[in-house]
Amino acid sequence: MVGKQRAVTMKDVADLAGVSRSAVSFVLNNRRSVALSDDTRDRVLDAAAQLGYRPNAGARALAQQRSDWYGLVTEIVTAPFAVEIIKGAQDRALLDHKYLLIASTESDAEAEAAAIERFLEQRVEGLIYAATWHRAVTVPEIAREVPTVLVNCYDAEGRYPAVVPDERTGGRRATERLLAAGHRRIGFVNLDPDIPAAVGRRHGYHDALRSAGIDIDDVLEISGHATADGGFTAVDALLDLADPPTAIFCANDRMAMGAYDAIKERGLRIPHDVAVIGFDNQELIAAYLRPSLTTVALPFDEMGARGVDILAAITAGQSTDTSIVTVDCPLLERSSV
Amino acid sequence: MVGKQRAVTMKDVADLAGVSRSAVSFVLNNRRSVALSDDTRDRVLDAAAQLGYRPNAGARALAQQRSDWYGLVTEIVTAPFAVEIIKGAQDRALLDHKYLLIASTESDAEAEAAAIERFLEQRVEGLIYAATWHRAVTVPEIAREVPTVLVNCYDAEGRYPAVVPDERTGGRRATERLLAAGHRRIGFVNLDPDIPAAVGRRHGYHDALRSAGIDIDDVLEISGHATADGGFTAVDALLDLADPPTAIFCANDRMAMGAYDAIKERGLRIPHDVAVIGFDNQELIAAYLRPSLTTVALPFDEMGARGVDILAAITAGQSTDTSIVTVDCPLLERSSV
DNA sequence: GTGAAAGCGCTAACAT
DNA sequence: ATGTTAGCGCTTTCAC
Repeated sequence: MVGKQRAVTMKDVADLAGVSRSAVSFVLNNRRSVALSDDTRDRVLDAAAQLGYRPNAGARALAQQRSDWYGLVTEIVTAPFAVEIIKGAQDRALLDHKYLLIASTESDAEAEAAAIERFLEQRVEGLIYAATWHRAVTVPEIAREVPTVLVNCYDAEGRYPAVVPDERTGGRRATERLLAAGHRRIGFVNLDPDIPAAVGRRHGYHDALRSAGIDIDDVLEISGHATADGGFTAVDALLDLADPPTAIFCANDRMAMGAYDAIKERGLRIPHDVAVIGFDNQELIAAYLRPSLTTVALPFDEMGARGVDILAAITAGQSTDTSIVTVDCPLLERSSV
Repeated sequence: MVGKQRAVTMKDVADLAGVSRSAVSFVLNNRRSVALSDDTRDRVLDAAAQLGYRPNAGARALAQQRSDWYGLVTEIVTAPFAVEIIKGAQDRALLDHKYLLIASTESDAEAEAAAIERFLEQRVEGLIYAATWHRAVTVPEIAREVPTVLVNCYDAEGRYPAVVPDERTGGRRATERLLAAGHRRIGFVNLDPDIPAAVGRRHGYHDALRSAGIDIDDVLEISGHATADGGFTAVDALLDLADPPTAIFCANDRMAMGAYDAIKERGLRIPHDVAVIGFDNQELIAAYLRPSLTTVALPFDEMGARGVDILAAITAGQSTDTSIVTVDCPLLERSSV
């Protein structure tokens, strides 16, 4: 690092250029409202370049009463999903020259409130409250002091706008892919049946079967622990059926990972003997399984971006409704169907 | 959100409490240098609470000429590893009441420089430049304007302090675990032999064998593409050997994932017939493989924390050396050995 | 067209 | 012990 010389300020630039500070401000911010001579303009620009002037964002924020920041609160930054939301939100925010302050809280209400408090002290212009799995959440009351949007979760009382994945269409899409491959007997390994993901994906599964004129057979539906072991056990049971499925829709990729083992241990081949489709598109699993896993992607980055869209609309005074926006879950074709 | 009433300022508190702004500042910041009567103190505190006063962090930073921020630049925020570094750094920074500004750049030099420029405009007190895989990097020159530390990477010319994993000890540890289980013929599936991870892990593998008095057999070492497929192919070759290994050390978990398939397809069992050990501890893989994978963890969170340690020391003027710090890679026992 | 001056909210040296 | 005051770096109105 170079020594800690006093930073160059706008005054230094003004002095060197032989103009007033306001002139410098106008030039540097391209304020067209005031007309300045090209000569002045050039002198200022030259002076700034020569001194290596760098604006002080904090001072500007103070003067403008506008921080250009949004705060993003999420549980466990280390969850693979949270990161995609962050990325999507960050890229979208950048378009508006807004930046993201990020706080990770281990889903501890107190830590969350503290993080939000800190954000408010930084005068963030809006708050994104993101969850790592789709569900109803309780947002700390303090969040109401600033525009807030929920991502991958929603307020049970509908007090905040929210962005969530379209689980149902995703479930339908997965099932339809299996149907398109000629399967008529399709097993479904679901998550804990109470969570929104399970409810939605199951609806989608039913939608697709119904559209295809296939009767729903309860025997083919089974819930398991949302892990590889859970998937293994569930699929093992499914394959033990008198009339076993020829294709299996696993409600998440981790369970699909277990499904692979159950299928392979019987000497069956994927997708030749049994086709498998997952949900979530957990890169690390889906892309590296052998064969690679066809799955439905959760649109985290897009949800993050949509969250910022909403925040931008609210702060611009264009929107104030708190409805829940749904984002499409695209199918990712790989080699397991 | 509640309406946009003008924020309460310190002056409001002072007026309500009937004291000067400086008195409020002293009370709220617990400045003991100036003695104030308990009465004043209480009045201020009451007034602040009553008005719901919230300090303006930006204004304070401006006045104090201290932002309390570090900037963290890293490629691809969506990489599973980057996130752990962020978490570790964030938690450590919080201890000093410092916060992290995070920028994700898709390892594009221009975007990196732009991100750093933004950080400098925010007057960050230090910079953490983190990589998602251990290697030599070229940091944008602009970073030299502020204390900078590299995490999970290093400057080829040693101009910046750096924190990297102790790959060698990690490799030794993995191999020793296999030796402890009684194996004498241990295969090694390495990464691209030129990268620091490969060099270090291989050294460790040799160290352990040598200490155990086992001759190094080149036939047992093989490099593969760092994917599940690469692991599959490599292990397949290893198992085809006339005198095949009874244990395999895979230089990363993704390759171990492929190794599992290669082993299982031959009807062999893990760890009974062939033991497997990985490296990286990619949760999603290692914990969910069947059997779960024993592996060596990359200490990302600790590296992040150490990075902040160094930054704190530099800004406190206590340190100025640019040596490379090495962090231990612990063994994580699961069920594959 | 240009520049003086009054803030933005807070801190801290200095007086009282 | 308490209050006054001069900044911190930048923006923006308004008079010239």
